[in-house]
Amino acid sequence: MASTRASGGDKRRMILDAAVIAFAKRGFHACRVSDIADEANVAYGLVYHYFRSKDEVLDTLFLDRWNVLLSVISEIDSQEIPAREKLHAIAGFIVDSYRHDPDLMKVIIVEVTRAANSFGRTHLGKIREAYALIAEIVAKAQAEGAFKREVTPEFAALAFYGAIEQVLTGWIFDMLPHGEAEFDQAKAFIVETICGGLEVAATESARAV
Amino acid sequence: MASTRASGGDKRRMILDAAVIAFAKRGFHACRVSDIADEANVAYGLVYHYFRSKDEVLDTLFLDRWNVLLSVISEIDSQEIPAREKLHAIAGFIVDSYRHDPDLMKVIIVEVTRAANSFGRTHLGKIREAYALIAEIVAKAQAEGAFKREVTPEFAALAFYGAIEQVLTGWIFDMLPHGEAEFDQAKAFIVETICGGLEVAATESARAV
DNA sequence: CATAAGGTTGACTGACCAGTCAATCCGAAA
DNA sequence: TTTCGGATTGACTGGTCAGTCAACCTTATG
Repeated sequence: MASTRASGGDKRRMILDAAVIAFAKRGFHACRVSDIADEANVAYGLVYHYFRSKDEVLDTLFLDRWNVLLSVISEIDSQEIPAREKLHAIAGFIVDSYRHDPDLMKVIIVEVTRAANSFGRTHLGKIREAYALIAEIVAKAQAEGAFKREVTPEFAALAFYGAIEQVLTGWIFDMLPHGEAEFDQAKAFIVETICGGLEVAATESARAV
Repeated sequence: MASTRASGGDKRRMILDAAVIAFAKRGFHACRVSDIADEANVAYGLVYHYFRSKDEVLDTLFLDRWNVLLSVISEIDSQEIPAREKLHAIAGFIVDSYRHDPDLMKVIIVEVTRAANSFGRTHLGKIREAYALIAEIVAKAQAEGAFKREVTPEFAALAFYGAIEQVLTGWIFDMLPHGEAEFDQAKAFIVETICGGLEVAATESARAV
């Protein structure tokens, strides 16, 4: 009954899309609700018809996307492939998410994931779930003997995710060159750094048990 | 002439120390200038006697500490030690900074370094300097043959610094256990992950040139 | 002791903006 | 056509806070 009305759910979507642009442009705090409404070509009050508050708009943007990420990671983990390829697939998904919608990823990273103090606090649990899934991949690889045991899985997950986020942040703030070539290169670099390490394979690596 | 007056420059220091506590507790945006004044046991207006604005207080906290970091990195780089030890020393300095004054590091990371959108934008240049110094260490190690050439120095620097910051963030938001043991362990983990990699030293690593 | 200069005080102002709400619009069903 | 209910509008309110400023205090020096 609602979907037949052309403008029904459409406006909600328009507001979300406009919020992505507005938040990306000015940042969540500096962005006024009227900026969102203007960007969506919609009256101020309509934002409050679809969302309880400005916060809820950001909540929605984050949760919709993060839930996709979580299910993608689970799906990747269930495949019968080496751990390195699993990590490559995860890095690939995140990098492609940025390639496909840089503004949305900018908002999620800058305003939620990296803003655990102000806003992301609410979502710490969700964010943790991602770390936990990645840690599990590492733990399994260690059990199979593919990964070393010197670093705990929880820690490895942090380092892996941290490296990805830092690269995206580099793109977001123009500290790193953009471009199709860089995107695929980044996936390979992240995995190579975390899995293979920076050092040349040295013979004295045998000194470790 | 100013330092003989016991309360002269003291108050400025008291305000900065109070700001660290206030910013750490409530976050920069949620923290009112009156919170800083209360925490410092000082009148509201005095904050504006020593600082032009609320922003300048945070600026000062960040720049004072970041400049120390930059000179420490330069100093470490000038030593004649292997790249892995240089990176260990850098990670060690940052971890020890957190151990010594967790609130200050929380403010710097959460409100500046990881808030490149709202506040850190002003300091992007300074932040970049740190990346550049680390990248140089990696580049030298590659030239000497100690590090592989598969990953660019700029990228390696990003991954290294990103891993450190992610670990501190884990501590800041209680996603990771604290404690003296964890601090030293973290230094080793970071360096081991980035330099040595997660994978066991495999024989087929010879397939790379 | 008088005076000047800078340190210190906190009430006040002006701007800003999230969220409310009463009025209006519009499509569908009777 | 009428009526109903959800969609849409945007002026308005209430509260919050950064920053100002005129008055007051403290110390040093002649």
